[in-house]
Amino acid sequence: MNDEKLNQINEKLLKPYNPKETEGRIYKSWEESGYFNPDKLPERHKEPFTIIMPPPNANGSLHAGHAVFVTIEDLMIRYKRMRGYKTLWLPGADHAGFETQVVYEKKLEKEGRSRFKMERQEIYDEIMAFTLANKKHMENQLRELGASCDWSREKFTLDKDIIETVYATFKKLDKDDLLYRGKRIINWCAKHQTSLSELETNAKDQTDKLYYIKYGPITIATSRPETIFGDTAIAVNPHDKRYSQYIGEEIELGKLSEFIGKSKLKVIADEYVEKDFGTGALKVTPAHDPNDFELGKKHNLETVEVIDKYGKLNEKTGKYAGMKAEEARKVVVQDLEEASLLAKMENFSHAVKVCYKCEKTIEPMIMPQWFVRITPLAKKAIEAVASGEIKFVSKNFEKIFFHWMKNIQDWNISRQIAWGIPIPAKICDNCGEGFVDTEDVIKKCPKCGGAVYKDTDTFDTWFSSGQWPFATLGYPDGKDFKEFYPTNMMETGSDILSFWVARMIMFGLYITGKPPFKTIYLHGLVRDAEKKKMSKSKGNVISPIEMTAKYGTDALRMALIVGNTPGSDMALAEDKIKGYKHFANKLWNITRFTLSAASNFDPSARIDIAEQDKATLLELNSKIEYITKDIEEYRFYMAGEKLYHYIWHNFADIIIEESKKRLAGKDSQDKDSAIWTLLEILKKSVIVLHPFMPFITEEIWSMLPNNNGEKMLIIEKWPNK
RNA sequence: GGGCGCUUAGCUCAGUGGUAGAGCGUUUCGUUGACAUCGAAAAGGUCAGAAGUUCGAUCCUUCUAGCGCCCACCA
Repeated sequence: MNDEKLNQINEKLLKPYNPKETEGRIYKSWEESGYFNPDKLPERHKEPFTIIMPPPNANGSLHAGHAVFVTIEDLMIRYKRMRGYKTLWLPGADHAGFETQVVYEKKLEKEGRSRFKMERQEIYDEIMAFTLANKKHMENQLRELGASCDWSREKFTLDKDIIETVYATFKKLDKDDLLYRGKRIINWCAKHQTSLSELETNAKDQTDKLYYIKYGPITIATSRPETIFGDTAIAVNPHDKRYSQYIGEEIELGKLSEFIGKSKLKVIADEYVEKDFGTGALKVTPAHDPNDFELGKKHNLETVEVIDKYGKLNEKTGKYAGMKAEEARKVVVQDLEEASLLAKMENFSHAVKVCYKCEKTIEPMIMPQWFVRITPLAKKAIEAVASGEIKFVSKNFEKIFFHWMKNIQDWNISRQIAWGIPIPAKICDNCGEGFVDTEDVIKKCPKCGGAVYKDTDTFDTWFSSGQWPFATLGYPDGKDFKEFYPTNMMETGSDILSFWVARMIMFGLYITGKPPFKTIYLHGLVRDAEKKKMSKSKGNVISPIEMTAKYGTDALRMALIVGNTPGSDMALAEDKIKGYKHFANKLWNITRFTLSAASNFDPSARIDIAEQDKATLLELNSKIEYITKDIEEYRFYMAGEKLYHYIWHNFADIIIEESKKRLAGKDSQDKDSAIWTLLEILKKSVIVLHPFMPFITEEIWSMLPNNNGEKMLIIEKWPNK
């Protein structure tokens, strides 16, 4: 090392560790080295190790959850890279269909605009510009967090080749009879004007009124009197003696006829009806209730739609037409009461489906939509997990996964929003049939010859992101697909197990015949110090980018690793991050001490190692062995804590303290041995700590006299022991 | 309603069939040379409750209580 460089190092070490000055420079040097790209790694890196990054939504800043996945995945990638694997961490960005559209609609609202007054293309273009700007922003934030991913392979969910893959899958599903366009009852959000999958609705407990209404001789109980105009039957339990005389008959409705617009209703019997609830009799409104819809199908009932897509009563309801459902309910009840048709009213609590975004009540509606028959795909996914082909790091997620997969229902994949991948299909104007048309060749309805128009719906975002692992790698012919698929690890939040992970498994197996990944690591939610959910409205959000600026990325990363066990939620307090900033500084001072002790020391000289030092190194090696085992077995929280403890309380508190006497002593052989040992421990500590705290370790590495010819730490070999 | 978990030091959490661990916090002491973003020391737990298996249970089994999450079509 020349004098100039030594002087630089000394000057740098005299000040406390400065992450701000260091991190950008180090990240740039990594990018320039090319080592993020598996193809540019040195010769020894042969066996692939692949993680496909869960693409963050390109609609805002990164939050603490993103920081967790970056930290854990980067840790695994850096560890495997040092172990000599040909590591690929493929980054991406998600257009996030409905999610982004909702974010953008809020922005429009603030500006006093509305998407319903805009042309389709206009809103699409605006959201595209918004998303691309955010995407760039998001990529820079990933860099700030130290993500050692291969930017040259980055993918966006709206890239042309991704869309082609998605279309090919759509076509294959159609060909295999796993796709249908069905007029089924779907979850409709009147605010967002789109249908939603089962997963995109939440159940909300609430107390409502249960109304008892006289349908001629039978009194029924209902929570939705405003839909009586759509009633096409009354249902009772077949074993209910109270009503057995009416089963199969049409009963006279008396005064109620004026409301319903018909004088009689058929009474059907079905086991679904609970004898003990309400009066044991219910009105059947197949067009506006999922259960009634099923009953209607089973008993061949007519469906009468009385609520439109804005949630208002339609022309079939006479004087109530144009009223919102909730408003109409009050008026109808009042009118029923005046007509002495309301037997009684009582409170009852039940679960209501609401939109997971706006929490408005879901309006069940009958609409033609594209559905995937998912059960056959689910079956294969269950087998892959049951056989151990795909493993969960936390076994309990396996149980949750099975439970969900065994109860899975057909999947509505069409959304009535502009932002997303357009569904490549034609719809007949005349008969309403839909036809998959990825090549855009259908000009007339193949069924009735009627005119067709292009489907205006877009795909559920999870339909496309469910194909992410093989789509990003260039299925079916891409070089990367052949080399890196199946990938090794899927690491993501446990909250999207069913949204995303399950779908990737199903599609991966269906399209490629192989599971998309071998191991699944799910992390929990990051909560605040009181274990409360972070939310902007509560003001308890910890922004990773702010933390990085304040305490350094390495400190943030350590705080996110230690105490974070796979699958359970973690608490994150700012003080914890601060604590690891202190740790970074401690390591910095250890370096200062060691290097100043070694300033006139030639590490390549032959040295007789003292027995005491041999024992110390043996202990270090054994520690590293345990830490390596922890990492291999995904106990990162444990490995991080052990490293912290070793470096601070063994290396600094004991080894360095005890070395002081020897360094001041006159036995030069013993002194050399002590210095050599300090350097050796520092070197190994920095290597093993690198996946956790990449920036400071790379920086220290560059200053070590024993750094193996100044190669970068990022590709340094992991110690064997 | 069904499923999956959790309950260990003030807080956040590890952990093991053989008389309990970490980090943070608290208290006391310590500052002339790596570091006050520091060092030394200390206090603090009948491991939710009950029963069972065992020579022995915080750990295995059952029950009870509280909490959390996921799923779900009693209107």
